[in-house]
Amino acid sequence: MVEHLPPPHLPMTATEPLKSVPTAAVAAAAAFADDANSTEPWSARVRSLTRLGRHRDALALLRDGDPSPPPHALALPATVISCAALSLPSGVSQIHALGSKRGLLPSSDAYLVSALLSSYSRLGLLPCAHQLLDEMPLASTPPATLCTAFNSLISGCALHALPAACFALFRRMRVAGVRFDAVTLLTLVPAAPPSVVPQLHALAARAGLAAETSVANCLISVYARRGAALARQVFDEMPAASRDLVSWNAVLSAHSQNGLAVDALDLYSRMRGCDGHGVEPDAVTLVSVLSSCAHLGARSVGLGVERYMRGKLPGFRTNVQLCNALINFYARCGCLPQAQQLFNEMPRKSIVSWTALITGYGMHGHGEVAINLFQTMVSEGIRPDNVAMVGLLSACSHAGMYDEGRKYFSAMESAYQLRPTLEHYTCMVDLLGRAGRLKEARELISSMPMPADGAVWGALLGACKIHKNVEIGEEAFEHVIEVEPTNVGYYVLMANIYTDTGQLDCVVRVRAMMRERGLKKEPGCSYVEHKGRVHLFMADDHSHPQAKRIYELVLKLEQMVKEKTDGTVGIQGGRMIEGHSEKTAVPLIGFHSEKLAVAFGMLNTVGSEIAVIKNLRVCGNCHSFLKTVSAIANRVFLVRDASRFHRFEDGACSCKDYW
DNA sequence: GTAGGGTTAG
Repeated sequence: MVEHLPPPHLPMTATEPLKSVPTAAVAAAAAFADDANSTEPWSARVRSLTRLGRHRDALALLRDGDPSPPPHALALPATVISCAALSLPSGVSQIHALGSKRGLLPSSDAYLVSALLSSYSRLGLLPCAHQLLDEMPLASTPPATLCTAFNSLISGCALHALPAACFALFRRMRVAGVRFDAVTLLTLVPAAPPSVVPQLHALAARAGLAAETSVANCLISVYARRGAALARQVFDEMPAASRDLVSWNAVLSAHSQNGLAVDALDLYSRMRGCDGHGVEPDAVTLVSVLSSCAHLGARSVGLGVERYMRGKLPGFRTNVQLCNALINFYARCGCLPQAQQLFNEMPRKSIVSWTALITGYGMHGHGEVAINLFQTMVSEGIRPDNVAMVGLLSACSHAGMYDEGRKYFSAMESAYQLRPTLEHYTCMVDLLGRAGRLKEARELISSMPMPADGAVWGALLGACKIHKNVEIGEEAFEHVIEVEPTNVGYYVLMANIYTDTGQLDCVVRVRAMMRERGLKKEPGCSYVEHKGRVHLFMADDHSHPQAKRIYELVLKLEQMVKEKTDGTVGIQGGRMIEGHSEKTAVPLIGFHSEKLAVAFGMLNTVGSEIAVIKNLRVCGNCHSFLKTVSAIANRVFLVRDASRFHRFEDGACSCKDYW
């Protein structure tokens, strides 16, 4: 009678009983459900147990309790849900039969119909669900019941990733003249192919449903899969007062997920201000915010989030995702000890926790620590995934651990059944290339089962820059500009290779290519946080209020560095801007932004470490400069560039000049 | 009392 589909691997309510139930309500329900002497109807107690995810208790109460017979119809929907949660299809069909016998089906009890439809769907028994829906008399069933029934089944089809079935049901609904509601859209919109979403949006608007908070929230999150613009538009068009916590979380994640970290932090500060209308951030908000802070290196905002967590969310250590986001933030903002401490304090960790920490140590050049962590993780029975392997391989690469990198790369398939992706190949090309094994890196690219992308060729090109290899560099360059013709960084790299090898005619040629293609060098910028404010510096930037003093200090330091290194570290800048006479004030050019940022830090702080975030890679001159200045001035500079952290102290850098 | 909206790691 019952046709079984393979059971779906869905999170049943049994494993996530409290997902959508507010804590206070749970406590009240728990007390109520456990009170055997309660005067409340037993059917209400069944419902409470189901809601709490105590499905066995719910069924036991039904079976062993002393319900004044016959079983009350009010308990049946909850019972069906508990049967489904316990994967008991026979229980579901028994109640189905009971409901039919009592005349509650096919359409008089909307709640039972809905519970049966969704339970059948969850259990993969879609034919049973369809049959029940087909039996409902269109003419004599209340419209609201029909709507709910369709919604239940559409949601079931969505759970099984059957978008065609969802839309077939929706069409049927419309043909039959059954009105749809917000819930219909909430199940349909996430299941829709991207091109259909705007049509559903228009339909929602015509039906007057687009203004509902839940529908708008849903549209925001679905639009967010394809960039932040449309998501932002929906959010902006909502009346400010109807934006709830979910609206803010959805629009925040739309921006943080699409790399618009600055906009995400902007939204967060609006949310905390009057625009928030009293909406308080929750763990979900903070995960997005911390992710954006990590991305930007926005230390003070992130530390503000940390304070908020410690003050208002005392149980945050048991929230694995939130802790992972905080670990990632600490690690990417140069606070490794804090990352390690939080990791130690977490009662339960996920592979993400391990990966965030492994990647963090890798970025700081602590390859050995990263490898030890990885080994501990494996010994604790956690199987590495692709992301963990990227973290490990890049840690090997930053630390120059050639043998280890090779070993783990080959272990991917043999020990962990992971097929290397483009990112793993990029790490390996980087590792081999930096180690000077350019031919081996080139051969690895030839052996790849998929075509190399810009990142892979770019890694080879970057290695050729380090080792001044024109021949392989030119080959990598040809490939890389074929795949990514507008990525300026690669042209700059090639031009720098020619500069380093004295082929100035070729430099001119590459510059001409850039001009013809309308490509401009991405401006380098660095920033330092001081007293809660961000101080941003571009190369040759004179806009900072302290610019005069900053430039004077840089120039003085350049002289000192030149003397201390016997002229091996030359002065980078110090030329006058053309057209300026000596008499006008300090319009010096030729200084990279990190020098300005560090000088600002030295002028405004005493003794403490100066943390600088930079968008591009640190150049060789600045690297030597910062090493020497750290010794001269007895200060520590922590610089995060596009690929890793450099910690300059006592005249040396943590990257051991390997970057 | 039924169907349903937001989250992390390279």
